[in-house]
Amino acid sequence: MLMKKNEEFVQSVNPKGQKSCDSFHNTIEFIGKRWMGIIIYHLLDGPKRFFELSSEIEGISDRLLTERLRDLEAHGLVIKNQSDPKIRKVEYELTPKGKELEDIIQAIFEWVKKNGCCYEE
Amino acid sequence: MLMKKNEEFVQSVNPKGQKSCDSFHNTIEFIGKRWMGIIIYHLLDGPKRFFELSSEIEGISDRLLTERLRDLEAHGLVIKNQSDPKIRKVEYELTPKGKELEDIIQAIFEWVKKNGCCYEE
DNA sequence: TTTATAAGGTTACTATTAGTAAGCTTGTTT
DNA sequence: AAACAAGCTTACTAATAGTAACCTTATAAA
Repeated sequence: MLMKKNEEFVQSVNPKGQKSCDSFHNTIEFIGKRWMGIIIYHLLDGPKRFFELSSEIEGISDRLLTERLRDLEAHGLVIKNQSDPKIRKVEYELTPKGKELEDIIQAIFEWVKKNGCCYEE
Repeated sequence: MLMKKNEEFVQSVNPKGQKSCDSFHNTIEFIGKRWMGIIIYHLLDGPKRFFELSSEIEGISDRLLTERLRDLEAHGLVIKNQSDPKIRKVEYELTPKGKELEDIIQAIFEWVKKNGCCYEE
C-alpha cells in the first residue's frame, strides 16, 4: 500500500511536531463526527445558507448544525459569509482545504456503491 | 464531481431499499466512530491479535477495543479467528469488504499529508 | 508446586457528546 | 398589527465514551 506503515510512519512528525498517526486519527474522527460527513457532502455543491442545509439534511437539529458549522469554521474548513450583518443572510462555504475533502467523500461513495452500507442488516 | 448529486442520488435506493445518502451517512459515521479508523488502519497490515492492536494503538482501552471489534465483526468487516478455543490465541482479520476500506483510509492520508491535521491549532 | 504473569476480555461508574424541544431577536410579508 | 422566517441559544434528557478495577485460564518462573 502507498501509506508508509509502522515505525517509519508512526514515528514521523509533521511540521507542527505532531505524530502523523495522530493527525490521521484526529482527522478521521473529526470528519466522522455525527452529521459532519453529510454536511461536508452538501457543501461540496457550493455555498449554502443555514436553512438550506437544515432542510436538505433530514433529521439534523438546528443545535447540532450550528455546532458542526462552528467546528468546521474553527478548523479552517468552512468560512461564514455574512455580507451585511443587518441582513440575516449567512452563507457557509468550503475553504480550499475543505474542498479537498472531496476525495475522501468520493472514496466513501465508491465503497458504498460497491459494498453497500455498514448498517444493511 | 463523480458523485451523483441532488435528486438523482438523494432519491435513489440500494437493493435493500435504503436511500443511498443514508448508506453514505451511516458508513461515514460508522468508520468515524472513535478509534474505528485507527483500528482499521492497523488491521490493513494483516491479521492481528487483541494485545497487538491494544499495544499498537496508544491510548485505547480494552473495553472500547473489544466493543469496536465486535462492531466490525457484526457488520462483516472483520472476522475473528480462534483456531482452538482452549488456547487464548484470537486473531482479527479484515474481510474482503473490510479490506476495501483501504481506499478511504488512503484518501484521508493524502489529505492529511497535504493539508495537515484538523486539530493543528 | 505454589506464584506470578499475560491474553482476552467483563463490569461498574463517571464524564462527555448527542438528541429534543422550546424560545429569542430582528426583519419581512400579509 | 400580527404572523412568520432565518439563524441562532438555552435547558434538559439520552446515549456514547473514558477510567479503573476485576475475572478466568494457561503458561512461565522460582
